[in-house]
Amino acid sequence: MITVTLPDGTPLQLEDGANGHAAAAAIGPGLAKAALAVNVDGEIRDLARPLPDGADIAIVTSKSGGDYLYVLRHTAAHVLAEAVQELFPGTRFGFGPPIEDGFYYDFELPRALSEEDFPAIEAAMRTIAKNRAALERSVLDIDSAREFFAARDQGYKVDQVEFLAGRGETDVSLYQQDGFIDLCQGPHLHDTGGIGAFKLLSVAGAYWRGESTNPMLTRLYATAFPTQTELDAYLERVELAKARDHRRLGRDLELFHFDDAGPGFPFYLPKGMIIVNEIQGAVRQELDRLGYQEIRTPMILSEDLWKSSGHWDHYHENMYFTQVDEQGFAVKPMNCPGACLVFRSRRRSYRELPLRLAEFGHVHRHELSGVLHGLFRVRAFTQDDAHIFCRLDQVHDEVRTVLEFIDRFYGRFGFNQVKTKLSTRPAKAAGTAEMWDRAEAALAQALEGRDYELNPGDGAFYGPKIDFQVTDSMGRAWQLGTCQLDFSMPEAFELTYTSETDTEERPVIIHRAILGSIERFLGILIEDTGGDFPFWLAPEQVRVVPVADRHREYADEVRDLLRAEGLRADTDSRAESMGRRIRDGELHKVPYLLIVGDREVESRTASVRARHGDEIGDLPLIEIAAALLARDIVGAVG
RNA sequence: GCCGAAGUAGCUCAGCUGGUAGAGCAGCCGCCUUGUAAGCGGCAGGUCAGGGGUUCGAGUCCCCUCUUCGGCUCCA
Repeated sequence: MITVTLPDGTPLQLEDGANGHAAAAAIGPGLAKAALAVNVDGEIRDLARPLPDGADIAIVTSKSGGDYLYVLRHTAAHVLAEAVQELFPGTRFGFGPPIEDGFYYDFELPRALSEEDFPAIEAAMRTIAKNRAALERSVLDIDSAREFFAARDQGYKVDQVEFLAGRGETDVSLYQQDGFIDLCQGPHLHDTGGIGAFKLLSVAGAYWRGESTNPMLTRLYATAFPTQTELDAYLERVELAKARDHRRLGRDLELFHFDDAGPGFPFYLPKGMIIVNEIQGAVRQELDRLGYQEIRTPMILSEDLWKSSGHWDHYHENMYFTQVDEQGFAVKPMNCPGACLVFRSRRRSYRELPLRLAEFGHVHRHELSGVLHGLFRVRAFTQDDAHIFCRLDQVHDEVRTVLEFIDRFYGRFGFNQVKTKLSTRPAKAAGTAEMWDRAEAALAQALEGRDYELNPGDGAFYGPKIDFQVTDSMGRAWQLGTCQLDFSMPEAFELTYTSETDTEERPVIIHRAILGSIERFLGILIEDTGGDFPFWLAPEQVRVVPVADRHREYADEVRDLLRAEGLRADTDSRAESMGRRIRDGELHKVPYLLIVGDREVESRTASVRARHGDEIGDLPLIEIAAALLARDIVGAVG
């Protein structure tokens, strides 16, 4: 007998080898009929698969929300594949899984597809759905499956059968509807009629198994929902997200610029620079509090340096090179070697440790042209970097302090959900196994008492790392900070300090960044806020709008008063209607507009309007600056 | 880098099967003097991404390059 646990916590006893069908039947005949799949410890499986002893299970039906969507989209992917098979005979099939917001299917097609082909494919899918073809599951042993797909010239399926065989599978399942039969684990709907409302979204290239050495397949992205209403709501959400696209807002709000003269190299415009300076100012405040010292190291350094640091071997394809006086130089892709040279610039005593050297380091990395993406993926960016030189026994406290830094700092930008990941030794690693063991153990120890995920093999080439992720207002996760331990570079640069007993000892380095890249952080911030920056970051915090020309002088006086209080204020005295100037203020997302006319001049006040038309009312001039700052502190600024 | 798509005024986009570019917004100049999201009129603005080709003639067709967009891969 095996025991599984149902969602309400009740245990269910079943025969050994019992599957989802049996579990559903044991609960009730109604459920047995409605059952589509079973969620086993978070994984959605076919009902025909035996359940493992001790699992948490939930029977998936059309009422199961996300799990149901998964099954529906998986089936929709098969319908898409069938449609493509009909329209393009000779197509070879890759993978076609459900994903976050929909599903895709990879094909090797006789000709290139474009969006112009979508209507025909969608029409074919609709016909298939209307026919309500049943999806029938069958099982083949590995050898028969290999033969089966080889006979149909489905090389990618053969490849996958081989892969499964290599994993020790003896049988594989297939699903068939109409004339389309696919190697597939399932689960699926009963028939193609249930796939609801669907839409093809885009066509893209994708390497087979994601390996750039493999052939490039054509990937069709699509989505499906039970009803048209839900599909429409999704499409609307996508449109809304587009309006928040930082590339668009960056241009509209005049924050930054990209030019053909420098692909991937951002230009900061005056308003963007204000935000960057505010962000860096906030970081500097914390640096001071935590005993960091700020440095700046050169942009271009000798090739020899990069050879000894290991970057030449491990990072070459991402670096830029140049000649100076017939000597080879490289543009820095990281700041660590520079920081090491600062450490080495004179003898160091144990009394100086931990030596915390911070740098807003502007680094250049040669990224593949196809990956550039606004501020999210650029070829030059500024890291809020720091290198902490310390003794091994100081690592624990230093890492704890970094954790604390991160916890308090992200909140200032409204990111309150922080996920932590520990990444260990990658395949391509510098240094000895013993170094790695010690480094990994030290980080794991510092993380004690904190929730974190393990990310094996994802460390930097010089050491393991802790990464920090936040979730934005649209539910998207972003990697920001990182904290990496390095025994390798101190060795490479032969860094030493003089100990209490007058011996020369080797320090370890903690590399850490809180925001990661200022560029990318700004991009995230733009999309998170939709351009409605918190008051302290807004490039223009207050705009004074005089009702008529005769109020201009007073408006200037109000502006000057606010500036004297340290606020970024302007007046808009253009010969435009007031409605127009208020609208412009809104479009530029100025947090506060102060309207001043006869009444305000008379009473020495201003009528305060917050973004999005929120009326605050009349405030006396002398109170405005304090009032606005106070609102910001309680987070009232939308 | 690879696959696919696109590139027309600062922005958003028209420009049919080749016959020498057009709108709205923004900008500039006037008028209006205004009470919480677009007042009115005028003017100016493009080597149609760049280069080559086909043609009597190319924004439109072909080739190459660049850039951008959507992905793959990679990462801050």
